[in-house]
Amino acid sequence: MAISFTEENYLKVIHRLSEATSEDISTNAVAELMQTKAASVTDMLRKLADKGWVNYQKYQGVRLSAEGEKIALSIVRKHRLWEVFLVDKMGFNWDEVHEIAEQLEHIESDQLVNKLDEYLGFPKTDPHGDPIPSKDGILPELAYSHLSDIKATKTCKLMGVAQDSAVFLQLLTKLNLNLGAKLAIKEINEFDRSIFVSINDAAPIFISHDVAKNILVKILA
Amino acid sequence: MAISFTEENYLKVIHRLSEATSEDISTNAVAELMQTKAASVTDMLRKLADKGWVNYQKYQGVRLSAEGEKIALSIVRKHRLWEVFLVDKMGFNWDEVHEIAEQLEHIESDQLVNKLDEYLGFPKTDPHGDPIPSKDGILPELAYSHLSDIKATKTCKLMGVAQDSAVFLQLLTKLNLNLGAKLAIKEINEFDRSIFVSINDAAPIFISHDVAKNILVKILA
DNA sequence: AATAATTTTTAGATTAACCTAAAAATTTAA
DNA sequence: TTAAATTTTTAGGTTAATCTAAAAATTATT
Repeated sequence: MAISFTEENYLKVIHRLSEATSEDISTNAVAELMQTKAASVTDMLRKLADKGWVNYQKYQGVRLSAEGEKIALSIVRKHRLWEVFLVDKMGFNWDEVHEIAEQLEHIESDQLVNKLDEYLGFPKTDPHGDPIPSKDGILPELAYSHLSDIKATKTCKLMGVAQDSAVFLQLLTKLNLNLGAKLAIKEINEFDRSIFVSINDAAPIFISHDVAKNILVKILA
Repeated sequence: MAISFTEENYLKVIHRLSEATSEDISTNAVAELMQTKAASVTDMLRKLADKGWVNYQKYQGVRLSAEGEKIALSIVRKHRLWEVFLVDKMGFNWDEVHEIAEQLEHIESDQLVNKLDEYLGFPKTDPHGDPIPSKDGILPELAYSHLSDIKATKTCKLMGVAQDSAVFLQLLTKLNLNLGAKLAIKEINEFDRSIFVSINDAAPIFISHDVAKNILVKILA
């Protein structure tokens, strides 16, 4: 069945919200991410339900159907593969690719996506450490921890970020916090939950709790 | 000023029609290429004129303004660069890329286009032999001849095609008529204007006038 | 449990891009 | 040069996606 860019974006947003919870997704939550009004969302949810892509009962929230999930994953796959292309082949920085990938994710051609995947060497993750769904719609669970949840004196490795905004990524770059960076937590301040941390064995610096919340790590020791 | 995909497609179509003539372009001609009705075209032409991208007087036809020309050329540039990408990097055949490039040409990012250009080695033409407009909107005139206009016993080289349809390009491929192929015209039949021609020194075969009309060649001898 | 606050939906409009049918202008041809 | 044919425009509607304002349902609070 034909699908519009807008419908694709709604499915993508519902998918993203569903990753964080097992509850049904509220109209308002969708409205916020779609940068639109709740009334518009209600209209669209009824339409998506008619098409069989979501399960929706009014006032009860929404969740993706199996088919909706499949569509959402194919968009995520395209988005992340294009991000790899933009960074690895076009030479963009990781903070520059999100907006462009938002456009490229709507290009319709299974053949192209799979050739691109091959051309890029079947990458497992995008430039922000997010896993790339496979051709048949399987998205590997990564299960990394948020830096803000790690106890003091632990050492860990930066595996991904929980936010793609340019300002956030630029800050990380400035702090030398790239994918793969080694983080040795020296101390956590009770007052503001800021973290005193050594990056790649350099002299320790302070990182705010807000930043730490959005950094995903694997614990090394 | 913001521009929609539809508006971009109208400008592209008007540009294409303008290449073939110095006259103003008729509403019907635009309607045919846009696969829509004349009434819809009238609406859109008024809108494009309001935005300053075309000069349009009702009943007098339309032509691109300087600014409209600039936009159209940037779309053509993107379309052709993406076609090169699809053939050279993704391994598509020349008859498979038009539809995908129709989508990719609307991706908005000057930075991406210029990086892509560089990545592809600043190609001069697309996989069909069409010239690629430069960053500053200069489209080199190629001035090749139509095979149908060449006299018998001349030899020439296939430099491009005047049509991108998959069926046409697949036929050429089947006949071994690729970019750069050598064509030795043995005879032209008065009856149906079909051409008896040797391709790359192989045994001569017949080519219909309809096919010959859409083949662009450079005369060698 | 009743009321207040919040969330969600409905009702009624708006805009972009399209449509059909009819009217008006232009072009062609007798 | 007038009538016929064609082209183009206007008038009035449709659909997708949005909006605001008001009504209805749900959730939270006393």
